[in-house]
Amino acid sequence: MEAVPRKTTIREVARAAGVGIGTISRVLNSSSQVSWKTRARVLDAIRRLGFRPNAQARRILKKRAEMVCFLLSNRDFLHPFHARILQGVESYASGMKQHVLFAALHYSPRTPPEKIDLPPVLQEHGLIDGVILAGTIYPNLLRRIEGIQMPFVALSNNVMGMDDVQQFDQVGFDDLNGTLQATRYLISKGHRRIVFAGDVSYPWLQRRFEGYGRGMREQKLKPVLITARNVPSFGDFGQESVGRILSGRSRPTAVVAGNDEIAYGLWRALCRRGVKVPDEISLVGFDDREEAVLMDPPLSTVCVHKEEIGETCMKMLLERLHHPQMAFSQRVLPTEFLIRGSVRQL
Amino acid sequence: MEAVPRKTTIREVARAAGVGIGTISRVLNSSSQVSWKTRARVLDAIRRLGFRPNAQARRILKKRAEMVCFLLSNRDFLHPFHARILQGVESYASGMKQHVLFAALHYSPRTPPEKIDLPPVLQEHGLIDGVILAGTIYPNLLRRIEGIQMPFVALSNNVMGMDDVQQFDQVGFDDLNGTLQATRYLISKGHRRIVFAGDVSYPWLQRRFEGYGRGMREQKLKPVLITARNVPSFGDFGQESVGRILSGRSRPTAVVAGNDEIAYGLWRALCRRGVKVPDEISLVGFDDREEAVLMDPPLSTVCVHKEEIGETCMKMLLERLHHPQMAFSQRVLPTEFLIRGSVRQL
DNA sequence: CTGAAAGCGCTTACAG
DNA sequence: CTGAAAGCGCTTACAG
Repeated sequence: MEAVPRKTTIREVARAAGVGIGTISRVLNSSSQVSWKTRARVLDAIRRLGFRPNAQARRILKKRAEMVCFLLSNRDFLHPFHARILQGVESYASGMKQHVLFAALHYSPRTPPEKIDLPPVLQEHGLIDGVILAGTIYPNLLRRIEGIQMPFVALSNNVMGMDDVQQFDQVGFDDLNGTLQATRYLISKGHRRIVFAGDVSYPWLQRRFEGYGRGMREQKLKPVLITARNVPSFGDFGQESVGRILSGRSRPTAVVAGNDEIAYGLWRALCRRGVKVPDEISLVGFDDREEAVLMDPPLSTVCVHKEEIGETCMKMLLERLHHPQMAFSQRVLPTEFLIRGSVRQL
Repeated sequence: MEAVPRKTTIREVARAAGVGIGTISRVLNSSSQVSWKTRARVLDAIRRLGFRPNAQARRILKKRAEMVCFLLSNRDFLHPFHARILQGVESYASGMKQHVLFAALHYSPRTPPEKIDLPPVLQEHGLIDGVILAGTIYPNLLRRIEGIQMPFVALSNNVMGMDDVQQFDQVGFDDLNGTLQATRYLISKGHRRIVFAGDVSYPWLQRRFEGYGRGMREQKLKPVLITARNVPSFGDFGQESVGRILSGRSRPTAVVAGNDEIAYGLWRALCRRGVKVPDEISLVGFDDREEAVLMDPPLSTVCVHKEEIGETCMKMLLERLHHPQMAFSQRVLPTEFLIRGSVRQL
């Protein structure tokens, strides 16, 4: 660990070891065979000089950056959901000797594709091999990324406005089956009057509503949607909709919330009104945010394996890079309903 | 947005525009003056061919990667705390045309420095210009990073086992003043019997305890520490210590928790025993995690400006890169006590 | 097995 | 203002 001038170059190592620069490169890449003796001399010189090869130079020849970009779009914060996906991406990437660059982007769905001001890393080329699109994805961003010929994988659950065939690689999780499981569970616990709370203008909440609806219809029960638009946050949505939930002729015994935030909003508003969870009303959420276990009682919710999603994105992107002509693939990862304390047996 | 073979090179653009490659480079870097006419021809050729310069090649000449690494050490998850710091780093970086690479590392404090297996990005050189150390930082990691001559800035709040002079750049926040403010607030609300709950074998909890102690002594009050070691999680710590808090001869009227997690643990355990917050006991936390506002009543806590910490880290690292000989600096960002509903006026 | 040379895609003095 | 050349730090055929 001696002090080492960082600019040590392969040429200096070659001189110190008394060999040609090609030989240094060969032992570095352990590609072709180098004699035992020479290799030892070279290794020794490398250690003595504290030589670390310049990655840029290698990459320019390899035509591979060995780096991908995790692009988070239209998010004010790196929320735990995406943070853990990023972590899954990094985890798989590092195993494959790939690097992960984190970048953020804010854009409007109405900007023409070619006008979207991508982060510099996507404007140059050679820096990254591909990109993982996270956050909210509108068609214009997709067009833009295709326009620069950049291989990509999209996190499909937040793709907006593309109901038809989707000609790109994507990884998602099973919204519909998540609420289906949750609804079946509620029914198995004796619940009949169950409502769904969520703003279904979001495609993912729409899918969750459909899963709930399917569960209800299986048992000849009537789905009821509590929705609203233009509410500032999901938490407020929960607080605002509680009135309508409680005011019906026959009050529901359970609520399927479109996500955990809505569930929290509901839960707090219920507390305020002195309505006890789960004694008087049962509640389930979706996402399994960290807070879910902090609630009292802990929230029963649908679990999404975030790390696995990240890993799958990275894996799929790598496959795409190695087989550019391969057919596009869509993977939907399973979701899992977690039974905790917020549902009561009737 | 025509389909463009990504391998378009500066030489092809030069040919298309009928100029030398040096001229292309000049308009790209808008460095020296190029005639109006030539510049237009070149720009046109660039657009027609969809040319995007190869970043690696430029960097190799500039001797600057324009990229830094955010290295998260010894963390199983990218928690919201570090996620928001990362976001602050990225935000400042992108404004300065720098890129941010995310990497994770797991190491033991007992591994000799030279044996620490750094992520590849730190083993090669040229890929990044510097590193921001986040997560838990032991002296051996510091030695290792110094050993490879890599400029760095450390998030100082999680630095372990270095009480003396610290010869490196660091950014932190004011643990001590945070609990000092919180304690003064409690006292101003009429509280006298206030205890501190936290495992002070962590340096940061020790500092928070000191801030609390100072606040108590200012008013000739006696600091009381509720501590324990080897508890699996901070949440469990809260649950376990509630018994000792309630069992004393004179029950305290308020608790300063070492962090929000401990506060949640306490709060839930108090709920279980039917002790109401804040009616029967007041509670304050530290960190201002997202959940703090979800509690009922919302938790009064010490706020740490995470984005600002990230921005400051990035800024300081950039200064270091531009002035390698500059004296090391330590910056401590202020913390702020947030008054919410978990404290009662006595 | 190994050296010398050509070349990756750029930037930057050096001449005009 | 601009072209031709040298060079950044590597890798990889090409010869021996």
